[in-house]
Amino acid sequence: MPELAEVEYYRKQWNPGVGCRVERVHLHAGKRVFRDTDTNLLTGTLPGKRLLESRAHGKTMLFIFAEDVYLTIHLGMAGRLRPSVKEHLPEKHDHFVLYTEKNALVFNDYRLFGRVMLDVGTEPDWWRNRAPGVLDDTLDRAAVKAFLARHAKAPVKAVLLDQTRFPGIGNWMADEILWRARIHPACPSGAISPQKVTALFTQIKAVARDAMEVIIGTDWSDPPEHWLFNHRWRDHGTCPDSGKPLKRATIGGRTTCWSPALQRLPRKATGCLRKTVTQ
DNA sequence: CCCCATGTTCGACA
DNA sequence: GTGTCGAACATGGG
Repeated sequence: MPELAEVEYYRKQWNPGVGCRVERVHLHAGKRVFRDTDTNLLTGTLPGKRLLESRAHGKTMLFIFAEDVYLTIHLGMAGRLRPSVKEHLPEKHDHFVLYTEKNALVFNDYRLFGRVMLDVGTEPDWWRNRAPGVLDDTLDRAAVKAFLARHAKAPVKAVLLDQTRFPGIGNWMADEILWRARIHPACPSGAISPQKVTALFTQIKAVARDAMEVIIGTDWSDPPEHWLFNHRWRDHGTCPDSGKPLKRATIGGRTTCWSPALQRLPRKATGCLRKTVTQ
């Protein structure tokens, strides 16, 4: 599930542990989520450390502990964080659990595409070198325009998924953005008109902001019915704006949904559509 | 059995 | 260097 706003939601799930000291660590050593990590470092370092705060950047979270201990968690495709009671009994896919003096902080990931990493002494490189977030003012129209120009031949859908420039944007957000901006997902980035670049920029910000409000505003709620989100996986889905049929195809390596009635390919840019999965 | 999945990475290739 | 594509990772649901 996790894209920008969902990651933020999950990050906050561990807030009950902020200020608490870790007493012990439960983990499933050898699981893929630890592929870049020495699990002995986790079990050896974290006990006794107090969780001070957490941050998120794009789809990656940083949990900051006392004495310069930094825990990085990426949720991959199916990862989740949740708080639990101090007596929490780990379930099958609870691959990483921090037991604090007050509660348990659980990382669950049945598909194991997630990642848990630890840095001691210095902040992790990914955090120190992070690009502007999609909601940062420094990611302005000019930055978006320049990035599109640099990837002029690539379909705009693929470019939006580039985490180095648009951290946190995932498959559904990219489709939502392009649908709102009325841009065909297969359109080469360099073939987008200046007006559409402006629309794209505006909708990147708007979708990110709206997602933050809707998804983490209260607890968790799916976006409202007038978003593309709710229609994209329904068979014979209907565009909530035009009432016309939605289309699905693989673009940029991912299943993509769009409204052909509203999102058209510039006539210059034909031949940019590959395999049509569903009408 | 088949296909699919809100992610990332890597190798092969044009 | 740019870009595309398919496969791989591991698991579960339809």
